[in-house]
Amino acid sequence: MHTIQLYCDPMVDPAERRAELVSVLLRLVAEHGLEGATIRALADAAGVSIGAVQHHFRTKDELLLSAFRQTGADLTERAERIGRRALTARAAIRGILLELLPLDERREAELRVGLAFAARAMTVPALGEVLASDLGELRAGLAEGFAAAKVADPVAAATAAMALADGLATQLLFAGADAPTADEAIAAVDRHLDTALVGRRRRRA
Amino acid sequence: MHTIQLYCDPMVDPAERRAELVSVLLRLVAEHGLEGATIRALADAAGVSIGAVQHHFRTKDELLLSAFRQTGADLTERAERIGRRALTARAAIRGILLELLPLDERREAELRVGLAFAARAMTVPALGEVLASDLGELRAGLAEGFAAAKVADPVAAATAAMALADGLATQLLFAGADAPTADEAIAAVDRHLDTALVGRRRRRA
DNA sequence: GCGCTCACCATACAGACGTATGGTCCGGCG
DNA sequence: CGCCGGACCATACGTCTGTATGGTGAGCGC
Repeated sequence: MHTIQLYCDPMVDPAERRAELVSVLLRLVAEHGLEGATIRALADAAGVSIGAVQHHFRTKDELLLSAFRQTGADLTERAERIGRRALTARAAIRGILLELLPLDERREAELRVGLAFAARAMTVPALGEVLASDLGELRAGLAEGFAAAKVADPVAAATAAMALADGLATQLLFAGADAPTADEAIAAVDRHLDTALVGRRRRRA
Repeated sequence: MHTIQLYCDPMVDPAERRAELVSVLLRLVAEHGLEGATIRALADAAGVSIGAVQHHFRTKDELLLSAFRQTGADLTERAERIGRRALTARAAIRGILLELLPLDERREAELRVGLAFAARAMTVPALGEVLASDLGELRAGLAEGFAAAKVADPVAAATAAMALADGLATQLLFAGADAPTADEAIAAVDRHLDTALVGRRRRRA
């Protein structure tokens, strides 16, 4: 199992190497869960040796933390771009919410990775903090949209909207008996936005 | 580490023993995740030997499957009881939805177990099927309530409602920055029911 | 009393895991 | 030219995992 090594390949700087390893790792997690994301499997899939992985990430915890941060950063960045490019507040919110649904392979993979990390985050405080802050950023992004749409309580609206999308995502991921189709999930999001984005009427407590 | 054994204890029949082991296992999963749920840890926590666990569950997969089925059955049973006892359709739906939120220690533990199993269910088809059918039963129970409330599309309403509760649960579980409090989550559920349970107006496609 | 079975035990085993160690090869600096 | 550090390698180590194996004592039918 000797690996051909391109010594001091000038094309690859350390940060890029780390990013590549993280990206391969995330693919492994998406396919086989965190159980399948061993250092050996990562080395194999990336075509490098165990030592190479160790060289770039001192411990596995550091590796996992980097990978998890990466997913959060990716999602946040995409949400911001969607928010910036959208023509209306509703389109921005809708775009961000649909990003949470497994509507194509990429989004499904990200969802699987997210779920795997969420499970781990329950027992690893460091990951829990990252997840909490990721959720916070997502909520903030959505709240911005709801605020632009002049909704009375933008944060509450964002909380509810992302909760709905998140829950729909798990139902799509584990489709069974009369589980919703992708179109029905999108319709559910649209229906929610219909009621959430009209001038919110005041109700009695 | 010799364990005192009560030979042929007449109080304990095999099924009861299995149930007890499953219950101890679920506590382990809730506390330490599936990574902490090893056969040795289970044997220790239950005060029996490794062999005893093996005697009641041939493999670990069988053990995990039993445990997972147990959680699903528990939730379904509770949902049904809540549905039966509720005075109004709205109360039934609300009660089931609140059962999905981590409002006390028991419900938080069940949620942690559910999340851990969901992550595993992504890579283990047998668990995935159980999860899918559990989600289906939950949806059916809720749909019954929505049907009783004369909602136009009970299944869609159930899908959306459980999605919302599920998403709120994860936000409560990983509370961060401006995450919702338990009260706010309940308020979000109530708000959702307010709009979901009024005579649904027809919208254009 | 004698097997039989059931429930349970202690221990052993092979494999996989994360990590540590020592080496090799390269570009670049003095 | 010598050497130094970075990138990478092969391998070894100890631990932990699920599982297999053989044994032991209690109750019970005969």
